Order: sequence, then structure tokens, then C-alpha cells
Amino acid sequence: MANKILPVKGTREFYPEQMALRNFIYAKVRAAAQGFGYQEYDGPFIEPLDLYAAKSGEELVKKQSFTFEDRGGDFVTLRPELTPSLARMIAAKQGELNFPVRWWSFGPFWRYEQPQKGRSREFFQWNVDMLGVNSPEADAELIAVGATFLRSVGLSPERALIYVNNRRLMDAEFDALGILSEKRLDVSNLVDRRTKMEPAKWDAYALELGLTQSQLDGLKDMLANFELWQKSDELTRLFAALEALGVKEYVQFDPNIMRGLLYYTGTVFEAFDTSGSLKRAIFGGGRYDNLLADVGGNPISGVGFAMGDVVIGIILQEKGLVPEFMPTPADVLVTVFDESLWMKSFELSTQLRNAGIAAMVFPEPAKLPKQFKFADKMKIKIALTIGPDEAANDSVAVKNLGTGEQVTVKREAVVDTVKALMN
RNA sequence: GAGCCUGUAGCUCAAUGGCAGAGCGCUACACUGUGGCUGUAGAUGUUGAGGGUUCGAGACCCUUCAGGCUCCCCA
Repeated sequence: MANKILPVKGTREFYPEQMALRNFIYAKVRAAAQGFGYQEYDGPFIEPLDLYAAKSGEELVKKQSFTFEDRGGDFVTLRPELTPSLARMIAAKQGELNFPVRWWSFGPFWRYEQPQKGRSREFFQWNVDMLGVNSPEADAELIAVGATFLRSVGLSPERALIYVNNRRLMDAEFDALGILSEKRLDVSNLVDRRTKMEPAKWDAYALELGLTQSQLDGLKDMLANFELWQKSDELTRLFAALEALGVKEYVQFDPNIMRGLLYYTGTVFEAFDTSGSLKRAIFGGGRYDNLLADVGGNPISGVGFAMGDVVIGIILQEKGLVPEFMPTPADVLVTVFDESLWMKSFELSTQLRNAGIAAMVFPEPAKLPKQFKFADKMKIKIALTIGPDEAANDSVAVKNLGTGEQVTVKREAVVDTVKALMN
């Protein structure tokens, strides 16, 4: 135990098995986004603190970001989110981009939070955004990208759902209840906390915020009304589009979904695992109308969502939806019979690689049982051996480790034999 | 930033304040041209770290680190 230096709190080390999961998630988000024609992009990993100070709340900048002074005296921060960078990138090329812009990204982010299940300080996040179109149909497309991802990893609508609400609808309802605009933030917060508080305490908290009893009753009626969406033209169009996009079974209206973000102005949505132990959102997003103005661009409406890799990774593992881990990408193991035949094995491996077959040579002339055991543990399905007999005949012993069958073939037939076994 | 719980072999976990253990895994051999199955034998370790109480601490106390559960927050 010479090395006692531990990883930084809240970071994860990606051993090959964890790396395989990360790459699995990456492959699935990539396929989902690109299937809808989205382009991959990325921003810087460190940004000026001011980029976030402009738009984000005090909580983020002062308490939940990795911020430091660089050697030149500038305050920089490890990016806690991508949207401000996206807004700046869009604003900078506003005149030359071909709108609507459909972009996606998957990269690392940092937030100085208390690590616990489903939350680390260093994580990967999938971001998908469409800018330049303001319509419920565009909102539906983003939700469809998310739903397509859920479907592609085997999370059926019985296991995961996307709950949808609309800020404008809620504002209209708040108006009808006579809840003033300066109380909206408090009331949104109140709605957000409803599932976390006991009903009696929640009622008391509502009255504490200055709601009248009749407003509270009205609010509760509203939050229990799952047909409320029919009053919203936007949501009616949204659900029609979701049906045509083939993902309607994943989506439900829920008036309790608010989302903490201040910049959402229309549709908001959040995906949850409905069958597991983890109560955290899988992904969430919505429509924002005013983001670009803050970084010097002309106002452009956008819609997007983000998904962290931590929660979805736990869910996929708990449900057994992660493909079997393959310890090595090698298709075959070439054994080394003894020292005199070592170079024969190297030559054979080169022949295989030239034919597009991933081949690993055992690193030393060890006992054959040891070499086969190694192949077994590495889950390699094919083992090739050149012993004295094979060397004399210019042939190779090809063993199928799945069935135990072994054949001896001429060197020139090895590639075809191996390829046949791989299928 | 606050509260509570946990930390023992590679893994999962035992051990009234009294010799640190089991299962799985690992290594070797049975088996000197072939893995899985079986049998036999073997190795595990600064009990997260540091300090204290005690004749004696894995256990009790303090500090610290890490993880988990909440609050907060979730951009």
C-alpha cells in the first residue's frame, strides 16, 4: 500500500468494466440523437466564472461549482452545465448558422455537491438542444429523442415515463387563482416540494407563503387534475405530435412537474424510473425563450434536455440492461507452445490482424492449461495453438472454447476458419 | 453547509473488551499438448487513517478520511 493518495472526493475511476458501461451509454445517446439528425458538438471544460454568474443562481456559483483563480488572476470554473456555453457559441455565429440548429453533446461536468447514490462531483452529461424553432412540435421532437433513448436501452414505458407540464398553462392557472406574479417563484418551489413533505406540513407551508385557504384549495385541485392539459393548445398539439412520433406511451401530463430552472418558459418535462429504488430524475428539460439575450445574441427560442450518466447507469445495472462485459476486445487467443515456437505464434497473430481479426498472444511460453484458463477468464471464444506437430505441417490447431471442439487446419485456411467460428 | 448510519482478506460478511475467521474468488498440484467440473493443499490482513481509555481494543472515546441515507440543491 505504498500509494495512499485517494481519488478526489466524488470522482469515479473507470476500470474497463465501468468504461464499458460509459461507452454503452455513449453509444446509445449518440444513436438516439443522430437518428433525429442532431450534430455532435462540445464546449470548453473550463469557463470564466462570469459566464455562469450572469444567468445562474447564487447557489450554483458560490456553493456548487469548482471555481479557482488561475495563474493570471482570472476566475475560472469547471463547467457545471453546458447551456451557457451553448448559448454563447450560438450567439457568436448567429449570422452564419443554418437554423434550426439541432445539436447534442456528451461530456464531463463538475458540481461541488455532497456525493451520494446517483450523484457525484464529476459526471458525464448528455445534452440535446434545438434552437430557432418555437413550436409544440419541436418540443415533441426533443421528448421523442429522449424516449427513443429509453426504448433503445430496454426501458419500456412500464419502467420509465416522461412527465410533461407547461409553464404557460400553470401561469394561466395561477392567474385564475389570483396568485400574483411575485409569488410565482415561491409557489413553483412549493409545488416542487409537495412529494417530499407531509400533506399537513405542506399545507402549513403554503399558508405561510401567503396563500389564502381558497387559493390553497384551488392549487390542490389543480395539481390533482390530470386532464388539465386539454385546456392548453400547446399541450394538445404536443401530444398529437408525440403520437405521430411513436412515443406517446412514454409521456404523461403531470401538473406537479415544475423544474427548478428559472429560464424555462413553456413546455417542461422530466423522465423518471417508475419501478426502481432511485427516485431521481433520469433526464429533464424544457423550452427556454430568453437564453441568448444574456450572452449578447438576439433572442432565439430553444428547447433541450440533459441527462447525467450516474442515475441512468445505476438504473441500467439494477435492471440487468447492461450488455455482458467482455474483458477483452480480442476475438482469439494465440497460445505460445514453447520458446522455440513463440515467433510462430507472433506471425500467426499478425496474419489474423491483417485480416481484421483482433488477436492476443499469450505473453510468455507458459503451460497450456494456464493459457487456456486465461482465455476462459477473458471470455475469449477461440484459441489457436501452434505446437511441434502443427509447425511441421504448416498448420494451426483451432479450438472453439464454447463447444470444446478443435480442428487442425492449414495456415492459409486459418482466417476463414476463425471467421466462420466468430459468426 | 447540517443531521444520522457504515468502514474487517480481492468480494460478501462473522467475531460478550480476551489467539482475526467463514464462504466465494485467488495460487499450486492431481493434469509435462488444452479451459469450464471435481478433489487436495496453500496464501491472504497495518480491522480506512491517527490518537486516547484499558492488563488487554476490530469492538469503547476523540479526530480525520471515504461511502451510504436525509435536509439543502438539482443550473
